[in-house]
Amino acid sequence: MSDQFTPAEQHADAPLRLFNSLTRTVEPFAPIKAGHARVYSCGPTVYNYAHLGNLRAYVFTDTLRRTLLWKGLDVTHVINITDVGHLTSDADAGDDKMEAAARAQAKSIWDIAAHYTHAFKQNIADLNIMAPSEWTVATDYVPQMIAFANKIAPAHCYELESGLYFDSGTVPDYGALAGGRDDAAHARIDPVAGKRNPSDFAIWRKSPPGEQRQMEWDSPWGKGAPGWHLECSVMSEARLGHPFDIHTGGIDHREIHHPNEIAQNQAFRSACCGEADAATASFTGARWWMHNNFLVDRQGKMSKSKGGFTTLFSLIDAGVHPLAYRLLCLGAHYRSELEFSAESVNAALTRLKRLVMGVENLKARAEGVTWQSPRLDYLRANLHPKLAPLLEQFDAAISDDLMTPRALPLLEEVIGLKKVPVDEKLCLLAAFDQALGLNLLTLSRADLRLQPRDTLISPEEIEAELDRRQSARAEKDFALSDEIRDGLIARGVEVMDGDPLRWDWRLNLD
RNA sequence: GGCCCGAUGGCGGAGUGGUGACGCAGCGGACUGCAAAUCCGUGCACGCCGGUUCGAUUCCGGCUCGGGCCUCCA
Repeated sequence: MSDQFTPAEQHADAPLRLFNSLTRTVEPFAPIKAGHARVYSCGPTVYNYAHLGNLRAYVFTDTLRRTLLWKGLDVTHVINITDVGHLTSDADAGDDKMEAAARAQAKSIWDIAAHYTHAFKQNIADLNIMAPSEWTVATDYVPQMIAFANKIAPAHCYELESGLYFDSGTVPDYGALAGGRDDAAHARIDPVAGKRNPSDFAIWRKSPPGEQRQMEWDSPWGKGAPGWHLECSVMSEARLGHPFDIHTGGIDHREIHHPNEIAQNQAFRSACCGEADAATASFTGARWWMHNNFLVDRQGKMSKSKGGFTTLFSLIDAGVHPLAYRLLCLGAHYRSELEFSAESVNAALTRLKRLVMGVENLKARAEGVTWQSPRLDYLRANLHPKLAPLLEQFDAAISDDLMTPRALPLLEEVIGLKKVPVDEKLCLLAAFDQALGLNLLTLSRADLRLQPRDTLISPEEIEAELDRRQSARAEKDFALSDEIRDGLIARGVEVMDGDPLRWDWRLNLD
């Protein structure tokens, strides 16, 4: 569906407004290059599977991308894969997460990276998240990282035994994105000895003496690996150029990772252009910094390092279609925390089933009328008077800092409207779905009937049992027909006589 | 300990200085042999204490509770 998107040449009525973490306000959005938005999203560290909370970030990013497209902009979108440089603990001297995972699973670090990268891309595809214009992989950019570090080192870095460190005092307004630096705060961990400021961070981490790492490179500061923050500065600069339009990430990055990235970007800018510090103060590398809030449960936020998290794979194994999770995400604003529970995801699945059913009924009545690839400008000019206001409301909602929870009810409203041409409804729904990415026009209810992994009966057996039941009912042998139904229920199957689908899996979440 | 955020019906979740979206669940009806599915209809809420105001869920202060960050994290 995504490639069918036909941006309107004539822009939507509502101006696009987006929340900028730099100013902590919602601001009107205008791309630096007219008609073209450049977006960089911090991607996952591939030492483990992504959990549902991680994936919320990419549903958000995808909503942003689809909204930019809706507004008629071309979008270049880069997501990075971090396959080196993350530490397990301790400010700058701990183990690398990738190395640790490789050891734990007795595999090469490159195998670990490939395995979890593949799994992540599968999640992205399952959630109907548009593939980025480009995936950048951190280990492909090590020479560029070294060059970048070389450039900023003379004026901004100092060397310790454990590596090359960035002096956060050398850039103006360090930590402004986070709401100001906080040197008074006492760290809960022992800081690396010799750091000039508590907030200084590693640009290059030297391999410990006498230790051979699976991933290490030669550098002017010895064998080692790049610091995590360096990767994003280098890859965003390399692929999008500084400044680009929007940098996204989880809200946790607002406090450490992104301020450090900004500091590096300022240092690089200063080193390359010879600009005075004053001139770089307002330079951050990106115009907009946007952050999604967490997915939480009763225990608090989901976290890879805490373990025991829920993956999209396990949700699918339980019989929940992945797009139900997408719908769950869209039901809350991206800057609000979202509660995940069996009940909330089940509610989303039921809602999705009813939406798909509603669209299927419309399609059955449309009888081949063209409803694909609507152009917004055409729609605006030709829509039925009852539908036109709904298009405006939808546009206003997503233009208001991606307010998807206010956009969703319009789907049900369009489906339920009386005395409106069916083909026009479908055109409008197709247009809405370009922004929402729920695949409403292509999914069928049967597609949503995912077989839970632990079921002991096959669809063929179920159909056979239902045929037996139908015969019994025809002969008014209700004792037998009820017995058959009870047997199916016991094996996790819901019987639905009055429904063309005939049966569905009973979910047993939790 | 420091910094920050939140508290809306049974659950999730929008929004507003003066009739409190929407979804799920519930309830009633239609349909069904009975159910289920579906359709139609429908009840239910703004943490506590003060203040400002003609009027506060919405603004201000305090309190309580919950959460996040300060270490890796979306």
